Amino acid sequence: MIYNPKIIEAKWKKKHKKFNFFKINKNSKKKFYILNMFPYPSGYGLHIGHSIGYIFSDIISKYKSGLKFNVLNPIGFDSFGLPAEQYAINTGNPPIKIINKSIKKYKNQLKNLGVFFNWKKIINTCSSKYYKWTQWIFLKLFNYYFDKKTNKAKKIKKLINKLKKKTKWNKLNNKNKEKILNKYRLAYLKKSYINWCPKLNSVLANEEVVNGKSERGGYLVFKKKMVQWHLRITKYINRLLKDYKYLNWPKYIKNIQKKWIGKKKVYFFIIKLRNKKLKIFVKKKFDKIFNIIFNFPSNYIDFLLKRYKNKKKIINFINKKNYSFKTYKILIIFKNSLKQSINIYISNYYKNNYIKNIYVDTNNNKLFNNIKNNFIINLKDKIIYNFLLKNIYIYNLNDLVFSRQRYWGEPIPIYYKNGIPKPIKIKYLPLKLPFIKKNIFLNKKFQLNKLKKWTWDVKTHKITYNKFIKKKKHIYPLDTNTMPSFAASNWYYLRYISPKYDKFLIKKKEYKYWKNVDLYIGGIEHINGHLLYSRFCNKFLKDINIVNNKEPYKQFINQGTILNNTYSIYKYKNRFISYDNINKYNISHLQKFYIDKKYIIKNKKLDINNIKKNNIYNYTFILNNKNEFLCKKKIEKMSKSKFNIITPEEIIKVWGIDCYRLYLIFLGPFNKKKIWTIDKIKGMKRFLYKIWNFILNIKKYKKYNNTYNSIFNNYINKINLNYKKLLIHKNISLFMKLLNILIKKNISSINIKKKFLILLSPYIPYITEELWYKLGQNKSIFYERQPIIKSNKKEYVKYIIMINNRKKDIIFINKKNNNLNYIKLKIKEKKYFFNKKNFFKKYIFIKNKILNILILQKKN
RNA sequence: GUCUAGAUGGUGAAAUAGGUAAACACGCAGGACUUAAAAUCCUGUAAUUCAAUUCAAUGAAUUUUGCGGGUUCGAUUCCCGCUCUAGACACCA
Repeated sequence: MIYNPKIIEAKWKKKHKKFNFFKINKNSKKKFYILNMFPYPSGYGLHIGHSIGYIFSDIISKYKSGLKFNVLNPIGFDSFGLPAEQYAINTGNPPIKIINKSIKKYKNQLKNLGVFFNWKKIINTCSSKYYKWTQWIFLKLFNYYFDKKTNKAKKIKKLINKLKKKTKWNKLNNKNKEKILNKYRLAYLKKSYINWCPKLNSVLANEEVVNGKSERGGYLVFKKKMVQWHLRITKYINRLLKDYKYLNWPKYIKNIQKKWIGKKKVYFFIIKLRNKKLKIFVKKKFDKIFNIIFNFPSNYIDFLLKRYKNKKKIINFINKKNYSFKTYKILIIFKNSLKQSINIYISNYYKNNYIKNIYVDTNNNKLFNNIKNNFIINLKDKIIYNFLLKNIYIYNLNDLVFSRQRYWGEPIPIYYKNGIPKPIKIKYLPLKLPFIKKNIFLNKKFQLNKLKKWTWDVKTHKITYNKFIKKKKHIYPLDTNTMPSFAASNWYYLRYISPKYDKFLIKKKEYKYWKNVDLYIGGIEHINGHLLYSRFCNKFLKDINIVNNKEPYKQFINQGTILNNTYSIYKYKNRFISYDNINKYNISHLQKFYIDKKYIIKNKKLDINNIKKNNIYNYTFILNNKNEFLCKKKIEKMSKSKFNIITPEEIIKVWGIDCYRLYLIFLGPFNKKKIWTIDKIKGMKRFLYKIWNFILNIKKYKKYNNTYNSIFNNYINKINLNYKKLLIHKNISLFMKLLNILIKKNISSINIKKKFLILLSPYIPYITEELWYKLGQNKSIFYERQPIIKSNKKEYVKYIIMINNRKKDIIFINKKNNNLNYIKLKIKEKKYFFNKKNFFKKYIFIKNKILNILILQKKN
């Protein structure tokens, strides 16, 4: 019988459909909630980089299940967001259609990885059954404020009672009342900047802006102020910082987040400029200032050259980095000329890098020019001495902007009664996102403010037509914004526990069992976004008694990104320039385009004919002097837009699922970045064949012998230790070593074979199931217990003998004689020792490890 | 620019309370089997130098974990300073 992965994998995929891996054993109280960050179902499907995380969590959960834990390993889809909307603009299809199609594709791909997900617990954030509770949380945030004394969220009604006692609350009109409450609400309205493109007449995401111009059309983009919903995360900063002690996260991950929160003690002083007072923040108590700089996007000013203490050094520094000292200037634009606080500052140091962070108020172009001309201060001439410094705490983290001017997101369940925001009553949630017909999207950005039916009837509690507003008094306009993508991911880990429960966002009974996530797996790019926001959300939910745990994710491991080669070409005006000639052109005018690898002939050479044939770019290509056109080759993160994606299917098709799983894990440590290569997969295939042949070729029946047992136990110990440390890639080497030993010693004990298969089963489910079945077993291998060795007594101690720090020998000493004198006796007659009899010796003896003999030549 | 991580043979990598550097694989070279190829199996494989060679068995020294320093009997591991690479940077998810 020859190992044929295609047949075996197809067979067991079918059988596993009926296999309830996640069946809960009520006798066991041990639970293990393992979670992967859920995917965004993009139309392109998942690539290798995603699948490695699912395979990792699958191996861990199969192992934990083998230790008789009840395991929860769910999957869902984070389906609101920009890409679906962009796809809709390109094709004219409504986003929901695309998303459903993509989810289907994803499900198929996920089911083709040998991964056991709890499919009964699937969630989808764009379904109204899910976002009902996202809206519910938003309304709670709206109706709560942060009480400084208790350090907790409390109902806004309590605040009103307090205000009634202290102030003349009742005499205020509703608008003024709301103005005050807005300062306290955890979800509140405030003006902040957005990217505004007048030509497209729409708001753009950062991603849609390239070098200050819109990605589609290349029109100028400006920063414009708009009233937006914000979440008051800053009130929770002290708690977020304090609770790191409960988190079993890698230190550097915590540090990234801590730095992002960026709590700092700073000093500030006030200077006068042309009758305007400016408050300027500095990090340290300096007594001189040479230059002041904004550290974007935070709201304080930093010293650029804090490490240099005198002016000469600054000048040297500037010369070194090719900055001209002449243009060493600051430009200040006022956020609001009445309030006179600084908002913007540009220096030439930032050059092109920071253009995207400069805010320009387009409503006020004249003001902009005025300021530009009048407020350029050359600090070369103005050194400010001796001013008063006061200190305060500032944070890098700002409150979260919660409004998005897009269609494809959760509608914000708020209507405006005479301009005052009012929540829709909870029992009338969800406020459903209206379905939009096909043709409306084509080539247009669609937003809720273009709807004809988007007002709220307070009597019927239903959405109704805008035209009724003037006629009837009980109809009010709804908020036309939607929520950002993090709104859904903030709390999704709770929904998995009871995804079908209608009455509340969690079923308390089930929550009490599963609680928070034991092991969370995801990309490092989410640390400052999702991971921070969902910690904040969890703390709020704890304040309002929905959850009991301080933190949502006990342990976190970040998944290393998979990188692959990218090829790009550069355009200058209407010509493409070969990469080796690029220095001749002004970098800021060059436009970069990624190229598919199939258009690369050799190394970096571009196949221009092929490109022209396929009508990809209709511009002239300027060749180099060898008559070639070279691209830029770089190693970058896998992404569809960079044409460097590898999909699991193309590998599985050739090698099979087991082989693919084994190889991905074997590539290296899970949390380190990896550059993609396929070269080494052959070794995995060989290993699978070896296993197959070892298990099935029952040649001679050797009696099961104790020494093999101890070797085996030793390996089992190591394997379990690696699981504990989450270094599961190392186990594959151990499996290989173990198999090599078993084959060499010609072992054919059925018990050993069985144990070996159980050890392998989390990694390679299909081949082990098949062999398990072939060994005459009826039940699935995943019902078996993973072997654990309780104690492993060793009789001998290994010593490394070194002379002058060089290894000379390895000796084994019985535990009874574990001392220096005995070892000395033992090595006395050895050549390396005997030779140097007459020299002075110094012994460095480390018990159970090493004997280092330093031999020094005697001076006459 | 700010922040974070990383750098070990031809390649992926292994080795952490500081103690055998290169396990396990890939590749390559040589051999076995085969008409041939594939597959499989066996042997060798960090570098340099020296010794030894009829057969057999090899033996010894030095260097080496991106670069330059430091601490230590001993550093891939700890400290300081560089270089390079990748990632994040608030409306991508």
